[in-house]
Amino acid sequence: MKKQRITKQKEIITNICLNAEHALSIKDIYKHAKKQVDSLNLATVYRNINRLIKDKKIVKIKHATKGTLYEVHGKPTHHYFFCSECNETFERSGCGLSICIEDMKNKTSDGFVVKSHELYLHGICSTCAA
Amino acid sequence: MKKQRITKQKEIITNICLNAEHALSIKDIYKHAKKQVDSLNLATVYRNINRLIKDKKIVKIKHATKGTLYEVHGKPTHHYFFCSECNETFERSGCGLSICIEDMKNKTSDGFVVKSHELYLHGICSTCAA
DNA sequence: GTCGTTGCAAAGCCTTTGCAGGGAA
DNA sequence: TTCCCTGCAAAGGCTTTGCAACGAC
Repeated sequence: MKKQRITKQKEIITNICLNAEHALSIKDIYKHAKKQVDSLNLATVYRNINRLIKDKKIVKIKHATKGTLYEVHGKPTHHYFFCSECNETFERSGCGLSICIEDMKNKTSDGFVVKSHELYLHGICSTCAA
Repeated sequence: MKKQRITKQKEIITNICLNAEHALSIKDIYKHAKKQVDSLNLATVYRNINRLIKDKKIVKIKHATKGTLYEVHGKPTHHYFFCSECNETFERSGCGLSICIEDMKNKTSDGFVVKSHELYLHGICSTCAA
């Protein structure tokens, strides 16, 4: 295990990722971070992001139209809502689905072991529906 | 609306996609199709795939580690199971989750309209668990 | 001083696009 | 004959990598 050094770039990128309210794209992270360290390079963002993923601080998620997004690891539930109108991504809080998943675990006596889950919902958000 | 012409390439690619038992990658499709038309070009596969998507015959799905996959559109449920041991993808049949989603629709009186959903399960498949 | 990190440029994938020739209707 | 479709090559977007310089410790 290599010993990590603390650099300004790493600090900033880590903070942005860990304090984000929702999943971010590489460009989001790059833009925000560049405001604080103008010399910042995209490759550095990728390297730090990949280290955070390896360290299990964040996870990578992909969506057919939104591309690759990153968000903090270990959230209680992973429910994403994609609005087809405004093309925005929302994170929904738990809604009892975990119970269903638990239920599923018991039901599937076929030997499949469910460790975690992600639920992707597609539809129209409250703003666009109004 | 342009009138479409039937070509050998299009026929083969369409058949592979619509008769696939599980989601396929571009390379899967390309390999299988090339066996039947050796002159086949990757760009042609992409073009036909994109037409099938536009025609709502298939859908594009993405996964953080498995990349982009394509599968027939309109399956009753979309439940994917990713085994962390063998790295294989399985499609699970419905398991009552749709009921939960229905439930969720009613519960979320916040105006979000759920049109469809995909559920990604992560764990260990029966073979690897044995 | 050591050696992990960064910026830069180049390279590697995956996917799309322009173009000219080929083939379905 | 018409013009959609294909193969080919080039380009575009995203991500990774090699390398020399920089900087944390």
